[in-house]
Amino acid sequence: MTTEAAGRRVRRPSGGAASLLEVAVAEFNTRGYDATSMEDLSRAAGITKSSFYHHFTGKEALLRAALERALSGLFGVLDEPAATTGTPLARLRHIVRGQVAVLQRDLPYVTLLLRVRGNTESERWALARRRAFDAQIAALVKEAVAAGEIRPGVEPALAARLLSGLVNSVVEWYRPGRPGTANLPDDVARAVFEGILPAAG
Amino acid sequence: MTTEAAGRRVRRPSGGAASLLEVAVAEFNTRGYDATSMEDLSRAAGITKSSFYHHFTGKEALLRAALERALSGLFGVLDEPAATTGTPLARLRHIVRGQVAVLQRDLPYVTLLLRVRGNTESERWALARRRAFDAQIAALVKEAVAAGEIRPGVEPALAARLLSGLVNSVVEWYRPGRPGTANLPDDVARAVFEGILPAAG
DNA sequence: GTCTATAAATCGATAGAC
DNA sequence: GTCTATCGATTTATAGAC
Repeated sequence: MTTEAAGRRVRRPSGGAASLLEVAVAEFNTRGYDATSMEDLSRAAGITKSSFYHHFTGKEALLRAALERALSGLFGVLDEPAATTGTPLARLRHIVRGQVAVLQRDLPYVTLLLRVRGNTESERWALARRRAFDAQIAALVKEAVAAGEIRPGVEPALAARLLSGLVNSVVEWYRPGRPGTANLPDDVARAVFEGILPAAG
Repeated sequence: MTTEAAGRRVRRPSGGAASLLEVAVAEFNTRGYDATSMEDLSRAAGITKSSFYHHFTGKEALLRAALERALSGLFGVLDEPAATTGTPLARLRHIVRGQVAVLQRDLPYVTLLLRVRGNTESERWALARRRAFDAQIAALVKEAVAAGEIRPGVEPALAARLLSGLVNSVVEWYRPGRPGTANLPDDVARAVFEGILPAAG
């Protein structure tokens, strides 16, 4: 064994940078990024502040790594074949389902991304990437409306904003294994295209 | 005049507690509550930190006042006559419109409310009040589904969460006077009951 | 790769003069 | 009701031993 009984203190291996990032993102989401100190992160990871600095150059480096992971997941959806071929409406339906799926899979990372305010360079970079993502979807909504695939009277810009808002709001309550969320991507898609509370009859 | 030319320094009247609260909430929403220091608030208000403390006992007192205002606006909607009489579906439609209207009227305050994480007693109180608000709406959704007013197959708990998410997401992009938002309460209500992107035909 | 110890800056908040 | 000045705690980050 590596730790001697006569040793002055127990060494607590951290599990590597990936494991530390996971811990940090969870803390950020619980308390908020700005309210979480490096001391908080160290305590949660079971090592000291100094040890944490050995793996990441600082607090913002952690944030940056988390935001990159979230954005790479989201943009991955736009690159899938079903998101680039077919009618605008079919592509939109696929993207909505895919976005919800990514949000479920990378929940902590996407949650953090959606709460970024723009205080640092990394945050502003993430906000710009988010805007680019939303703009691609807004363009597709516009196409679908222009092609007559959407019921007349729907304003594309407003619809795109409400669409983003509805999909992203899932991070506020979804937790893995939660009852009634087995087919969440399809359920959200149905809400988008048929209504959250469609009238009977 | 009250300020002499020979005076050592210019006095800068703050405009009262209400005016200071407005300034503070705007700063909180721009930078995030935790990332905003009393120094930031003082600079934005044009007075010193000490002067700010003369009007509010501290940073959290400002937050508390703002959260109370937001919650009083939201709960006001549930007390309106049209929210307590009629069919569940009609009451829901009124509440959705009213909630969006409050969100437009008290935008900075509601924005701050929706970003609270639960780090302090005031924040936990606000979260509990939000849960109570959401629970009332969820109960009404359940009533409407049970009464057969909603198309069969809609899960009440999920629908209530998506409803809250869609409505609340408006604070992420709405700004007073923004083009295309003249009838936002009705537009959001239509999205809820008919779909954000209803298929043509 | 972990630790102790501490630097340097900033934080929320207070004392007390005018 | 404003100000200057400052306290004590906390924060991010670094130095250097093991």
